Amino acid sequence: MASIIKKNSFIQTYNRLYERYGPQNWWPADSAFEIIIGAILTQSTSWVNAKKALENLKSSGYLSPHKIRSLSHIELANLLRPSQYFNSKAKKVQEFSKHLGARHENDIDKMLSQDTTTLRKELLSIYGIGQETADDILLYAAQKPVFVVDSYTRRIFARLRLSSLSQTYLDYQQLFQKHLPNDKALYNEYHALIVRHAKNRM
DNA sequence: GGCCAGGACACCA
DNA sequence: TGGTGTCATGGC
Repeated sequence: MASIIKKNSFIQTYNRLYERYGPQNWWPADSAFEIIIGAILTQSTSWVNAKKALENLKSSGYLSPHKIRSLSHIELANLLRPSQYFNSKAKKVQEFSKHLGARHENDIDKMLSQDTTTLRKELLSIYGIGQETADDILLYAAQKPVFVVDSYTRRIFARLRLSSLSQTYLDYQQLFQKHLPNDKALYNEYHALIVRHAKNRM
């Protein structure tokens, strides 16, 4: 009985957010590679600033794995400067590009077509990709039904008393996936709506 | 002038 | 395993 109530609460919360904000159309990008680089650049950074760094890469013609590998650390860091922590992010973007070349011959589709468990494990082994960024990539670039948990999700659902802030990332993810249909379109919209709602409250 | 954004990692106890 | 420091731009 309690489980049914909880299940309804997760769906009702989604419906309320959707009614208020409408579709969010995530992830804004022209390619899977752009989604992945964007996911790294927006770590702990507003999308507005991450987008500026992404535009620097695009407008200068460097938004591809082999072009990124051709840049020195300083050159890449300068392009990524608006995204905050630009030295760290230059290393992360460089490491992902190297991995894609060494492991998958720059074939992003080949990489993303692996099964969810294998791909998640591989992503987590790359420097700069943690659980949230890995799940962003799984959901938005690889189109896998994986729920993305971020700090907003933890705060909002703890406040609704549907979870506890002390739960781990995977606890949260399992909680959502247990109480929601296994639907990638739903997961896509839900995470985007949570971010939209969090920004609206500030 | 201070705070905080669509986190991850290194280091320590 | 959990807590804390570090990274270091730009808008409000």
